Amino acid sequence: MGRGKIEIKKIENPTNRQVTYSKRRAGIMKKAKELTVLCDAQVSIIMFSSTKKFSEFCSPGTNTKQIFDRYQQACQVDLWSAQYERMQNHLKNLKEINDGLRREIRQRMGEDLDGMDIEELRGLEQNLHDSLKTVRERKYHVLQTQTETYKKKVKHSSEAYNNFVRALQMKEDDPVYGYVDDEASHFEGALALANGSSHMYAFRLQPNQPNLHGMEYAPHDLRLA
Amino acid sequence: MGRGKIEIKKIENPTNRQVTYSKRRAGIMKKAKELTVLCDAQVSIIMFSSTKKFSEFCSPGTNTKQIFDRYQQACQVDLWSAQYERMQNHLKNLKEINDGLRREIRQRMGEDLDGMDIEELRGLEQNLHDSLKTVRERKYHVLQTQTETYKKKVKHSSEAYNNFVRALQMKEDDPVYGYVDDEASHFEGALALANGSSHMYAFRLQPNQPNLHGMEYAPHDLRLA
DNA sequence: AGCTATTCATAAGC
DNA sequence: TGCTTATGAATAGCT
Repeated sequence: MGRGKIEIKKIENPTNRQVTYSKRRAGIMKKAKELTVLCDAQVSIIMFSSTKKFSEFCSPGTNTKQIFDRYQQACQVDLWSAQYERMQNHLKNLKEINDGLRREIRQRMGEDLDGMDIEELRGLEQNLHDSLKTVRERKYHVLQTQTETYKKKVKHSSEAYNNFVRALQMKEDDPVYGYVDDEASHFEGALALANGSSHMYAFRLQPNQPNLHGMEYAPHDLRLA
Repeated sequence: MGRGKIEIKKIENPTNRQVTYSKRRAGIMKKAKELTVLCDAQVSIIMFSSTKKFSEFCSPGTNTKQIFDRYQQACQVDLWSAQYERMQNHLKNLKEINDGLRREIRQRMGEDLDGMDIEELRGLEQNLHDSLKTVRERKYHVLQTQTETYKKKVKHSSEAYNNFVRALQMKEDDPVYGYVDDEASHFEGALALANGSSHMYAFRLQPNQPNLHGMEYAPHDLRLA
């Protein structure tokens, strides 16, 4: 149809190609519209030209997404609802694991013990006992290490201070406050740590944890826009 | 085109409609194919007839899903990738929370203590100490309750036994083994529980928890089938 | 974008 | 559904 038959192969001249694209695109869209009306069908057409320009047609009374959903529901092995399903299961699993972990922590904190029988309580008690022992040992170890470190620091500092005082006495000069202050702060820090801060640490260690709540999702319906 | 011009409106005769649908569908598909080749375009067509029969066309070198993805990426407000994004974040959050919870449990078991400073260790120690106390109290409470329950049972049982023996003596009949055996098993059970089983219970309470591992997902790419 | 000469799609009928 | 054919539509090549 046209002033001559053409071979169906890529039109190399970009201008011609673009013109032909526009004309034929219009033709297809018209045909689609007619099919929709004549045959009461539902049609969705999506096109991209070689210049990446996009056009679509969709039968009135529906939308592209709806047709696409019907398409995968009806015809094929689901393209992404399988994936969706998997994600849902994954979420469910993670939530369950989460609940389990929380419950274990609560029990380890002496809460939520009502459902436990004697055997379980006995096990938990033993476990806590052992853990407490380990933590205590670790604490002493850290404490000792730090104490030694600070002892060394104190020793170094006082030596430095003595040297400084000696130098002062030898040179009978102006005092150099900055230097003295620096050393003094060393003493303070060392002392505080060696004695242990009186601040009672409330144990609820949850580093780098995002918000635990407010994560409820609406029913994950992807079927509709 | 045809033996006469037709009006573009729904064909009421279902047979004719179906015939026209088939013919015109073939025409559109052919046109789409030609457009694809001539103009180097990408086309996706999805159709449903009035009888819900489905057909599709898709340019070679791509697939319907890919085109649909490009479609929503290019033209419109994303139809479902927002939802997908949210699920991904939700998953990520849950995973992070789980990791945090697991870490806390490990620390409460005396593992993974390397990163903790003295303050934290002191807090954990205190907390474990308190928890241990609570669990111990609970254990004693449960133990006492059960002991009393079984004491009562034993009492009842021995009374029943005595009654039975008395009855036997009074009637000098055949022994009724079944009944005696029943009572005997009551004694046994009560005794075992009152003394406490020697079985050391390894505490790792994880009731109704699905598999914690092997849940790694491939990069959740929905963009491609 | 408009204009035709042509080719093509297809309505009607079998 | 497939084939045939008369006829109207689509469009290639030009302007």
